[in-house]
Amino acid sequence: MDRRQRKTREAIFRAFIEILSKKDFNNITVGEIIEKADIGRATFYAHFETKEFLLKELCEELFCHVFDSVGDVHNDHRHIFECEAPDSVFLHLFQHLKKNDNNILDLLSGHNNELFMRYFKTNLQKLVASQLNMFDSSKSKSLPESFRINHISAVFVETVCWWVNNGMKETPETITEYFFLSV
Amino acid sequence: MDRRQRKTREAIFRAFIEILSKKDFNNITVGEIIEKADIGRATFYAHFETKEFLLKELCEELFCHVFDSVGDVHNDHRHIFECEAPDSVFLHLFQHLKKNDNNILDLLSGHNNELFMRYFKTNLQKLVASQLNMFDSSKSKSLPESFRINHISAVFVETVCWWVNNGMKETPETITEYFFLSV
DNA sequence: ATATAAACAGAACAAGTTGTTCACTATTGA
DNA sequence: TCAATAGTGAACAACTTGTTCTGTTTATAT
Repeated sequence: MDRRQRKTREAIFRAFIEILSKKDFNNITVGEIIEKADIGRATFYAHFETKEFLLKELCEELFCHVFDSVGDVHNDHRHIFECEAPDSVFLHLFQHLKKNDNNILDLLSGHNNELFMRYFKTNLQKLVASQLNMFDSSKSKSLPESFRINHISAVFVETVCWWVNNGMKETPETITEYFFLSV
Repeated sequence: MDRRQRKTREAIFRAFIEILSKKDFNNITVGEIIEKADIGRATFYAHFETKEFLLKELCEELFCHVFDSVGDVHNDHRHIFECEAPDSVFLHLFQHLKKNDNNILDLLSGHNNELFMRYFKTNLQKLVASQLNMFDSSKSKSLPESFRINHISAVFVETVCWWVNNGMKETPETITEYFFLSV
């Protein structure tokens, strides 16, 4: 990719993230973004069709990153995915979040957390579906599969929400324990 | 309240609900609402400061109604609130939803369900806090109280979501069972 | 029944936003 | 070096918002 394109794209993302951490998505204008990114109006629209597409691409960059890192683990040691395995996929996700690459935490807390958590949950469903056996219990046997997949994904996202909004005081290991106790 | 005011207010709500069931909230314009409600522009703004306030008042009407009905039960037979009690507050809520007063189901499914579910969850937290003893178990003892309140509220809302989005085939009793098995 | 106050109609308005276009300039990379 | 590509900045039409105005209709208290 052309260096100019890359720089412009990054400037837009940087500006967008900064504004998102302070302001509701729906009240953000393209004017604000291009001013903070210091680019021309036409340039913005050459990169992104609308504000909404910008958000979508941001989400994809963020969560592809998170889920790709899970993919690696998945391929490396497939055999350790058993219930309560200390280095489970889910612990891995919590650890990854704590590292706060891409300032993802600024986005997961603050005004727009629901926006990102919804996106997060959608991506999570596939992962949970593939790991469903991890959560088998006598209780869960009588519940429909689609119910359980939705339930587990939702509880994970809510656990992340609670963790982030309470200052992330707990270790990833403790939060993983909370998650498995809840699910 | 003046009959004219009441009729106008109802016309606005009716139009708003109808549009909400077909379209994302953020893409709805005041112009559409007043056209469908068949009222003047100035009249709309005499009733509601903005579109967002209209949404807020709609939510309040809907959920006050739901939670008030719980309040009645709460006052009538406070003693039956024990785990798995067949006529628990939560069964009551599921039953109330199934009745579909105010066409609440049109809103809880469709494009804008997250909007309403979020509002629902917020209102639910107080109720859950007061009913927390219902959910005590050996597992839950080690979890922080604020975590548990958030968790239980979230699971309830997600259960409603799943139920509504899957055509509400299950009886309120079955869904209550799902809920208590999950939480 | 009628006077008075309140609500509504509807048009016009300024201010702000969106997404596009165009002529021009700057940068890239072969 | 030079052609291709990317960015600039201003101007634009179309739309949306929230306000203000004048004139009309409706409710209600006496």
